[in-house]
Amino acid sequence: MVQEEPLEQSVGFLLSKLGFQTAAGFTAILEPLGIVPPHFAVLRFIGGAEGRSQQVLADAVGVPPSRIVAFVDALEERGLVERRRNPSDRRAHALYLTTEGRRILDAAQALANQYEEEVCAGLSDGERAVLLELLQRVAQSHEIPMNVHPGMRMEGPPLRPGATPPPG
Amino acid sequence: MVQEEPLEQSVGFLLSKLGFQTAAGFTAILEPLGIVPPHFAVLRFIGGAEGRSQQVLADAVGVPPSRIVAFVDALEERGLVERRRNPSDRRAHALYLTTEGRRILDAAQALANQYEEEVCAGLSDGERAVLLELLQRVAQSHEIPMNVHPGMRMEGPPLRPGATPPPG
DNA sequence: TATTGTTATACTCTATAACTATA
DNA sequence: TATAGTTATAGAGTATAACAATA
Repeated sequence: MVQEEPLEQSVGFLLSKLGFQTAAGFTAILEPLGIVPPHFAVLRFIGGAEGRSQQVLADAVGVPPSRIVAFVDALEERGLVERRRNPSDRRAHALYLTTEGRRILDAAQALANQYEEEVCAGLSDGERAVLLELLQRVAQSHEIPMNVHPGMRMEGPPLRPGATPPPG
Repeated sequence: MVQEEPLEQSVGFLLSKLGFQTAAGFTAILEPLGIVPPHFAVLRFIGGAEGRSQQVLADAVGVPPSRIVAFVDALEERGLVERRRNPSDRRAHALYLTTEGRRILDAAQALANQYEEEVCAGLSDGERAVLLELLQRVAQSHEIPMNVHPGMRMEGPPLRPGATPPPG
């Protein structure tokens, strides 16, 4: 007879459930800015170093180039991002933020910081630090690429058996 | 100037990311049984108390009745679940597990327990208990219905401002 | 008239692969 | 011949609402 724990006693279930809710909440909090989380990821990428190509962006966030097109299209139509021709390789588009794009990126980052406080509202500062460290440990123990959200790369490695912890 | 933390320093980002990966990993681990997580939820519900209707199931897991039909169809075709007519209300279907359905439910529960170990493999027993408690606290601080996964009820309350903690 | 279950429909999201223009 | 970007297409998953049988 297999033991049936209540679901709320399971780290895996809680991670999955809270992950969905956190993602949904973050989507909601960004809504007044007229962007969704993948747009935020794209803005962050461009803001981190302007002039890079869509290919590099696609590799960085782990989505197919065909999806990048739609994201950049939307941001360009809203005047947040510019595609400029790269003189040394005219196949590639160099990506830049507009002034408005920088403003929206900053606003989105402020909302993200605010949302982080809301998510952690039930915890003391010490508990919050402990939770952060434990979550980092869980992530690290499964050799997951940093700074990439699997919602942007569903083909990525799931949290699965066979994920050998990095040596050392 | 808004401060830009690395994403891995954010509880919200880590919850969202680990939640996606955990859900994907659990889907993968169930695959040999030929079921997906919502099927597991349905089997658990029926196994918990047989004879209840699809309506009650729909309310319990928080999905529209039209989706329940497809889930129960699939499980019935595989011979894991039976629909029986309820003599006292012939509109309703009373749901039962077959012997094979019970067997698959037990096997799935065993895999779920095993997966829980894998997710927590990088933690000591003490750390694991602390993580569980902190995740429960985060969930509780946002008055989230227990035992329901938002992946089954996307219309449900996201982790958002306005989610007043329960009084007391 | 209301409710259980079912079906039909329409919408969103996505990956794949074909295509173009440059290299 | 290969690569950056784009477009076309087809598939999966979903909610909504119309529907049939029963109450």
